[in-house]
Amino acid sequence: MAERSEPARDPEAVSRFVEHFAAQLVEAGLQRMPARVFAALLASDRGVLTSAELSEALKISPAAVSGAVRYLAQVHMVSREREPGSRRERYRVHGDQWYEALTNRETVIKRWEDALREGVTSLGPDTPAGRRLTETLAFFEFIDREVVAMMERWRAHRAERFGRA
Amino acid sequence: MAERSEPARDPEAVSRFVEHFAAQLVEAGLQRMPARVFAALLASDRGVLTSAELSEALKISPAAVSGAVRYLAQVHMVSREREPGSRRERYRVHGDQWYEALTNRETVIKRWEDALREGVTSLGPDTPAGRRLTETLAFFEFIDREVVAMMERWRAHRAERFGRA
DNA sequence: CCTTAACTTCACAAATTTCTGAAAGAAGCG
DNA sequence: CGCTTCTTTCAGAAATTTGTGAAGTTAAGG
Repeated sequence: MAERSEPARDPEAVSRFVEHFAAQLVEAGLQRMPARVFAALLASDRGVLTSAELSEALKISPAAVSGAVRYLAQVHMVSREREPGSRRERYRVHGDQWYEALTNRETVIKRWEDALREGVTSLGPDTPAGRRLTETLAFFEFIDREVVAMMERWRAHRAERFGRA
Repeated sequence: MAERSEPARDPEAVSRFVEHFAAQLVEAGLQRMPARVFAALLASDRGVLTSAELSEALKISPAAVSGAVRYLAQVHMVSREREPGSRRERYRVHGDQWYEALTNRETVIKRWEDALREGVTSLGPDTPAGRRLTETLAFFEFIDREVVAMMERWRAHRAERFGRA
């Protein structure tokens, strides 16, 4: 038998990590299945798993995998790719996963900003409440700008430490 | 009748804003009642409302107010104060609300980091999965540091624009 | 084209969450 | 101290969410 270059994986240790990390994500507001699927991908060797592998590893139905993956793709936390010459779909976490996720969170903040602007207008900019909303809006606008710069710094930091673009 | 210095509030406009903004917060993962209570406080003149006022404005039972406020206080999005010489409790959003909320989110990230460190150890730092987890961990550690600096910049920015410490 | 493997959609059963009314618990005020 | 007012806790009804099996859809491979 050919020698494997990487240590063997302990499925139980993997599962323990997956469930533990997923639980933290759930606590932060992510739904259960998306959280588990995402954690499983994160803990996989290549960062890629097929639907069948996820179904097997997490003991959930293909339908559940489908739903979880649809959600994760929508918020750009995984990408889906078709294995060439096969009906198998593969789901991948990429290196930019968190960048993407944060960028997506930004669009959430945009909607908050819209709601706040509407509030300022309808309550009146010169009312006490209007002023509070204005300040809140200013905070989010500030964050928007800062996060862009921050992510650029992260890319530089990562390139230096992990040596890729 | 003495003249009021502030424009009168249109309860319907307030309610529209409250429900709309709360809906955005819910979509971002907050529970419904905490979201509505928070939005109501944000849209109030003084940033302070009593339990009874919240109950009345949102058409929910005192029990629901109690539960929502307990949660919001726990994550530092409102503070509770006792009106001196009364059994009435007052709930307040302060200017530091978002700072506090973000700081709190940081403690969530700390738990993610713990889970990741555990994963790196149990999967092995030299496995492909271990390396991916290590990079993810590095990202969060980076964010931790950056957010602290960012919030300092916000305080300066706010002081300049809104003129308070 | 037809077959078949793989994913998705849909309706529903189960589990969970949410909110309420009622009872219990604090705390001011007489 | 006990009365009264407000808040919290608790058990349960109602609504929502979640995950499944089964049928439906898509596309590869003969």
